[in-house]
Amino acid sequence: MKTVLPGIYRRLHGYFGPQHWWPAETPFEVMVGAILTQNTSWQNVEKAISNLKKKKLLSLRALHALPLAKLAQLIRPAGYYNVKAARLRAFTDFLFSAYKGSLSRMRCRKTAILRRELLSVKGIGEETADSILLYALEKPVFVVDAYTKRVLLRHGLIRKDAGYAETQALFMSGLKKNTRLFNEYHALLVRLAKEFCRKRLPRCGLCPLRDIPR
DNA sequence: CACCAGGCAAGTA
DNA sequence: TACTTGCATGGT
Repeated sequence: MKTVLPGIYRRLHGYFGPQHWWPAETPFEVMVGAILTQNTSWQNVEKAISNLKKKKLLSLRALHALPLAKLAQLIRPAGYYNVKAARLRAFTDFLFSAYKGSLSRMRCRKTAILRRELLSVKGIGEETADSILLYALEKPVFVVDAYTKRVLLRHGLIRKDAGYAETQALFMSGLKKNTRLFNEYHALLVRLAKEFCRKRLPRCGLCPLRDIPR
C-alpha cells in the first residue's frame, strides 16, 4: 500500500525547515518534559522546568531525593501539579528499580520491552512512553498526539475514531524506521497545526495541508 | 468571560 | 469495552 506520507514530509520540511526537537539539554530533561506537558501548553512546562533548573534539581538523583510536596510546588506552573509530582516520582522510582538509575543501561534494552515497561509506570501512557522512546532514547518510534490526529483527520487519512495504534501504524509502516525522520516528522506536524491556529498560513504550496479545523 | 493546551487513570455501566 | 470525570495552571 503506497502512502502519501513521504510526500507530505518533503513538503513540510521544505517549507518549515528543521524544527530542532526536543527542546531540552539532556535526555532526562526530555523525559521530565514529556510527563509535564501532558494536556498542558509547552509554555507552562518551560516555567516548571526553569524552576527545577534554577535549583539544580533537574537530574535523576536530585529529583528522586526531593520531597514530593516540594516537587509539586516547583512544577506548579505546569498544572495538575500534585498528579504530575506523583507521576515523576513513580517514573524515577522505576528508573532506579529497573535500571539502577542508569539511562545507559536503559538504552540497551529492546524497544518493545522498554515500551511495555514504560506503560506499566503509573502516569505514563502511550504518547508519553513514545515521546520518551523517540526523543530521549532515540528509538525509531512514531509519536502520535492530538495535533497528529487533527492533521491526519483533516486530510482524510484517518477516521475520527482512529485509535493510537492505528494512527501510529500508518507512519510506522509507511515510512523507513528512522529516528531522525520520525523526530522531524512529528515536530513538523505540530508546527503545521500550530501555525494554523495562530497566524493563518498564506497559500504556500501546501494545498492539501491548508486548513486545519478546530 | 470561556476555552484551550504536545494525557492519563480511575470510576461507572 | 466504552464513556465520563478529576486533575490546574497560564495564555488568548
